[in-house]
Amino acid sequence: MIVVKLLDVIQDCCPPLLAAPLDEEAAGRLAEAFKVLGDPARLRLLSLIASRPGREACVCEVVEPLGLSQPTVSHHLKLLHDAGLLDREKRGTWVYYRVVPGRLAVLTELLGT
Amino acid sequence: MIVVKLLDVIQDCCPPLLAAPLDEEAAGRLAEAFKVLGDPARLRLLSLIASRPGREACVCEVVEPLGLSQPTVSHHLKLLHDAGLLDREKRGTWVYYRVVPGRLAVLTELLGT
DNA sequence: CGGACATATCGATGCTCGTCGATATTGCAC
DNA sequence: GTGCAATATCGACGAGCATCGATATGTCCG
Repeated sequence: MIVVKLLDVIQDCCPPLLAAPLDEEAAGRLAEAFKVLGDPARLRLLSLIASRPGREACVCEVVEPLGLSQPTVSHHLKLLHDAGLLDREKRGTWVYYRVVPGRLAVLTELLGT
Repeated sequence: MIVVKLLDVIQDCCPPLLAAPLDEEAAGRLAEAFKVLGDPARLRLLSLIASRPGREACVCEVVEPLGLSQPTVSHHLKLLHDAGLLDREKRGTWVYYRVVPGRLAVLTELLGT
């Protein structure tokens, strides 16, 4: 099953924000992406995982530092994964999430220099 | 009265997202900024204004293209202005909003390359 | 002054979403 | 198989917010 991530769609469909008026569809997709970043818990998750060896961490390693319940952390990780910002790999009982290199650059380019 | 804009604070306080774990305060501020961008109407406002001569527009020029009520548009413009993304200048009865150059770059740099 | 117009503010409403506890699911170890 | 540990899903609750109509504020013009 191939799942197209939000950031992949954005990469192919959206012009630079300040270059031309966005149509409703492009604006909606872009807004979705920024909404993913618009939560403190998710930003901390990203930066927390990025600072680990291999830019990866299993769920149990980030629950306590975040100070949120395990279901809530799992929820945020899912959103980050669905957006295409985190890779997900199962290793036995553990699930490791890894920062996908260069995915944030998709947004960077749309924001301009 | 000097008002410090959200993006100015972020510029001075926040490390690159993927460089080190964000503390709660920095994460909160950054999330606030992305929340401003996390709405289709505000993204369309930004791109709409940016594509006008002088990168500016008065409120009455953007209400109709957006398809939202005047109070709602005014509300979104206020949020963009409070964040530091739009300048506000009153000319008689009209109020012109202008894209502040380089403000989006504050976020760009925090997202990394 | 008084009316017309542009914009902002207010109050209300409905929806989205972050959060949690409870529970289901999966995989390992004994 | 049975029990335990890690993770995901579910249902519910509450806060936040986008939106609107009504109204206030401010400005120009005659």
